[in-house]
Amino acid sequence: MVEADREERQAFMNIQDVILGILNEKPHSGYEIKRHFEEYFSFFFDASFGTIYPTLSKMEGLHLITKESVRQEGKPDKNVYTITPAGTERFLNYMQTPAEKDVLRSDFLMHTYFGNMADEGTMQAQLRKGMEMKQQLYDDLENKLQQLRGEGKLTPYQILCMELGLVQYDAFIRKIQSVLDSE
Amino acid sequence: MVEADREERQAFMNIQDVILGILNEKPHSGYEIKRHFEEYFSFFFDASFGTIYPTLSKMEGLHLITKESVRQEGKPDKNVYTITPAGTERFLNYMQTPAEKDVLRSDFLMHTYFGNMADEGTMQAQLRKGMEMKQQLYDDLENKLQQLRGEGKLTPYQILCMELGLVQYDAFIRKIQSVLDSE
DNA sequence: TAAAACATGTAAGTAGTTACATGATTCC
DNA sequence: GGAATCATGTAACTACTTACATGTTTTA
Repeated sequence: MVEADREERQAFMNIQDVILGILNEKPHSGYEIKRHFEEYFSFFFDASFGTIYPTLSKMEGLHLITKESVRQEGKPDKNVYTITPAGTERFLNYMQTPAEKDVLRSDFLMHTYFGNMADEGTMQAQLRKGMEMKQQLYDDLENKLQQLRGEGKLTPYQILCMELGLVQYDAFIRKIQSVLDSE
Repeated sequence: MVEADREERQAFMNIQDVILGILNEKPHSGYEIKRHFEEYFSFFFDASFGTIYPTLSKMEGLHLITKESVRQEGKPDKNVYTITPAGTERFLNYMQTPAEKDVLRSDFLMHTYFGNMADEGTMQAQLRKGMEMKQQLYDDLENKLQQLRGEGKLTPYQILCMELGLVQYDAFIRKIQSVLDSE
């Protein structure tokens, strides 16, 4: 066990472990990490620059990653971070830990739950809107999956991840649709 | 528009609106509100006593609810809160607002996403564990639905809410099962 | 007599966002 | 010239949890 592990308490699905996973594939800048979040797993994780940049500084101090300034043509300089052996060790340890319980916060389900206290027209509109939003998420995720898969950029595990998102969206949409149809 | 509305900025799925929804049905104490959270919508919302009690004090100050101390036999006194007309007005306004985007945080999907960086045995175990956990959630939610439905305690909207949870769990479980079977 | 359930509340700390601040370069 | 993209970072704030503090009553 290396030094870094003793200096840190573990929190729920620490953003540090997520960053280590991305850097374990190849070096990235903070900006690129944010784009990776948006591109690949916005449907089950996200973080802002206000979290990412301070976290990267902290992780450098813990010797989990190293920073290198890279000059670019036609773009500002960027700080590219590379994972250290201690970082890889911690990441592989994370992969062995049991996954924490998923956390869902749904304003749509909250509105639905109290549906009997609103008028029927309002609730019909809410249900239709909720379904359309999920349909949009489904379409976006499916397009992304097709595109990235075509480019050979995805591992079987990444494909499974996206497909799990798709089947859940699909089940949700069908259920709402069946309720709307029966009225 | 009443005074209270101007004193407060709206945040994502404010716990205040959730409490107003519960109190709009009938008066509750803070302790009972927490139990309601656990009993009826733990799968898409939760809050601790450390959030509930200060929020109730704040809402009393905003005249959205009123407090009454109630003596009980064989139990400590409790503070029972009742919604005011201003509170009902705000709640009905909430019901009309468009639902915010759902937020999911999944440590299971994060582990899965990086699956190619761990060994196959670890990942098999992670997938099996994730499926079992979802199966447990499915069973618990189904039992709760059957029980409460039998007691005639649920509105059609509350039933829909729980069924939406069930169909999503089911889709997830089937997908993982199909992957585990094909190996 | 100890644990569990009932009941309320506060203090300290964690995790995270939004807004601000700065600045280069490209595209329209 | 203004918006969009690239790029980094900080400060103020919000929301929330955990742990602590206190106490009663019931059940095993």
